[in-house]
Amino acid sequence: MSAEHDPRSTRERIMDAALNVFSRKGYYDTRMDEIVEEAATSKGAIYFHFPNKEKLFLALVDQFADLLERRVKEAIADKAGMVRVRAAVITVLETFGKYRRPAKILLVQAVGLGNVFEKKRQEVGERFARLIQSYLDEAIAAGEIAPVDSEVVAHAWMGAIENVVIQWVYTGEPQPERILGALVPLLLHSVGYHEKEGA
Amino acid sequence: MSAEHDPRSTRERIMDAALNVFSRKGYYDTRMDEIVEEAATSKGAIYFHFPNKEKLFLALVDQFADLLERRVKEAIADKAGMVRVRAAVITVLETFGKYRRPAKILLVQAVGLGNVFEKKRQEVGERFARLIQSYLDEAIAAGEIAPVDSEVVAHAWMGAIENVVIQWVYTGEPQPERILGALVPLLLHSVGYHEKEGA
Amino acid sequence: MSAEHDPRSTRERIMDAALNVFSRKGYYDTRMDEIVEEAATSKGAIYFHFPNKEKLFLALVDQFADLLERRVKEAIADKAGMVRVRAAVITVLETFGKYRRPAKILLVQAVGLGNVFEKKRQEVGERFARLIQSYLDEAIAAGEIAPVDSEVVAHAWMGAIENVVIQWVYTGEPQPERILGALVPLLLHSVGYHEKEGA
Amino acid sequence: MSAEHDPRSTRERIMDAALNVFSRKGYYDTRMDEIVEEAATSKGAIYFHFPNKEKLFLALVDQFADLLERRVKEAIADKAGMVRVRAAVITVLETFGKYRRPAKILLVQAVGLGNVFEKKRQEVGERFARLIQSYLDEAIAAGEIAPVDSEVVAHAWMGAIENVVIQWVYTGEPQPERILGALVPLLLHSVGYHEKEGA
DNA sequence: CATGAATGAGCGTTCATTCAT
DNA sequence: GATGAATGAACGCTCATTCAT
Repeated sequence: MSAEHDPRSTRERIMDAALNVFSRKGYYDTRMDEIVEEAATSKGAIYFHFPNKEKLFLALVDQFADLLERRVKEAIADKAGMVRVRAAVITVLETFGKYRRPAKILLVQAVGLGNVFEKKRQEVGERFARLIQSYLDEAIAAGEIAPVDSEVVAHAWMGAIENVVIQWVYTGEPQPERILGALVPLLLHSVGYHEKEGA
Repeated sequence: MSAEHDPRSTRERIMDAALNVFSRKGYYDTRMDEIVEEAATSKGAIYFHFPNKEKLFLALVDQFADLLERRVKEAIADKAGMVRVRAAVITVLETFGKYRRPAKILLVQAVGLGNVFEKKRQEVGERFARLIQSYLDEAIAAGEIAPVDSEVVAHAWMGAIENVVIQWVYTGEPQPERILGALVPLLLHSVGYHEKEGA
Repeated sequence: MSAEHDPRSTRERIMDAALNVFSRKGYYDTRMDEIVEEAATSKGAIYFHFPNKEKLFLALVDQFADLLERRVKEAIADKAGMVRVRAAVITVLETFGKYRRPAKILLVQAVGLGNVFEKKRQEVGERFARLIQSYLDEAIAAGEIAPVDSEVVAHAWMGAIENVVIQWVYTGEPQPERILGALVPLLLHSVGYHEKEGA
Repeated sequence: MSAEHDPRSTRERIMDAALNVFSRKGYYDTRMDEIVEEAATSKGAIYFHFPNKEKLFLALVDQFADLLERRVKEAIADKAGMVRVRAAVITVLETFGKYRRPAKILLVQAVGLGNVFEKKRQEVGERFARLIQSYLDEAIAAGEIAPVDSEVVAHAWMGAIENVVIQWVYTGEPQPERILGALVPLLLHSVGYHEKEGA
């Protein structure tokens, strides 16, 4: 009746719709029917493209985690040491800032969903924590910063980033630029690294 | 079957049981019947003491948030400046470490439950963030540390603490002492504060 | 805490309270707890005086049916023929008019409650229908009115009376005097009886 | 188990089944599961076609009230004055006589269900009372009968009809022909109208 | 590929009734 | 006689998932 000439494929429409509804209502408060309506499709179409609700949700999580990882890897491609660490942190923050709804899904809606989702959450969290950790370890090895418990630091940084972003996702404050300005130095200082004023 | 002479009141047994089951399975995967069994009581008894599942869950969240706040306030009672900030952080970490199940409920199970729970989560999060923020502001005013965006810092710290604790809650690693040893200096350094080596 | 010196016995307070709540909300929408509160007593007290909810309700029905029958019998004690019929009809109408809440219970709330209550309803209905029918039969035998199917007439009259009273119970209109003025001649005319203008 | 090739639509089967069970057991004593079984369908199918138990019941009430009104209007189409009044009364009686189960639902099961249903009951009752009343008023205006309080008369007639029909619905007595033979003259006489013997 | 009526296991909640004090 | 915390069977309703068309 409408959406007849929507250029997106059915699968894309479903994922977009699911992203919208999940990020707005959370996993459990989202009904498959709502996604059907938002995507202007049918129940059967969703189940043709995704085996079930859970997998549809996880597809969104994975999609965004992949994007995030790709961006980080691009950003640090030609860098090393603490410059690289700094670039990674900034990229994560910028990407969250640019994609508010996926960020909400990854950081909020994917939590507390019961043991089914916990593995995925652990996995995604670890994925980025290990990335950060490995960069930190290299910076330590290079003597740029003093030795620290890089595993704890990586998780702490991820938590710090996530929490500030969550705050922004919900309230719109503090805005991305302010986050970037305050959080990046904070994290770097925490491991004793002081970027040159001129940077 | 047993528990006939359980000295705890029915209400206490229900809250204990709910804490166990909720922290193990999460809010949505917990069935009222499981709590009934764990508490060795009846469905009616639960609904006599709590209006519904949601309020029962929130009662646990509030109970632990209250405990946490009480402990922090006790711990910082006679302190000032960065010593006070440090005491607050340590107390939060120690309390989480001591109460693993309530910590899991507060930090994990209360997240992503849909908009009904978000307000509560925001509220509890803000409660502690503001506490930290006010202590930081005093330390800045006293000249102990350089000016920082204390709001962002407070949320960042809360996130860092939470994420490391969540990691521990799930995997048992890193253990509380290690967390304390690594995280406290990290946070303090992040604002440019360096405790004396002898402390 | 209150009602400490209520002169009515507990049993009376319970029946009054039950009458109020049942007539206001109907049988199924009335909770025992509401009666407890309205009667300022306890759950146990109600179950001490009445075996269960159903019997409490039926006690009210019977109480009012008894009152109605007593009044009718008093009113027709020294009368005969159509004068007696007329007196009976008027008494029923007057009594309904005087006791609005019991009337509502008898005529409305006791209907449609399922088969448990149907027997009672049949019984009460028959009780008065037969009374009217016997008076009518006597009037026929006395030659005051032409022969009619007195059983049908009795039920029709009861229905007519009930429906008009129900209307009044809900809307307050038509008021008792108007009902009396319009309904009594209507019923008497229906069997060909015309009271003298001077009466 | 069977009914696999039942030609009726699911919705029709549900309404038929609901009519059977509701008329047999009453609203509150009817379980949704009983309707499911009687309709040889599933719980979900009922809730796909009707929002809830209440609305399903009211759909039956409305369906029969509509049928009744349609029949009455057909029957009086080409008539006027007391002939029309008589035709309306007869049609109501005949329709009740022909549809025993819907009649029981409308006249008995829809009563005393609490305030949710009262509005509907008032509405349906008024609908027919006003119809009768308007026909009576015309007969009065035409000088066929003497002036009467037509509102009271209409409600009285409806009550008379209903009560006699209820009696029949429950006991099978008096049978429709006897009702028709006794009740129609009774009602007409009540307003002073005497049909010609030859009719 | 898409549709949407149908399925049914499962759950939160209610509330009349009981009984130890 | 009175109390009210406790009981537990029962029920309406939800919603992810399926499948004939």
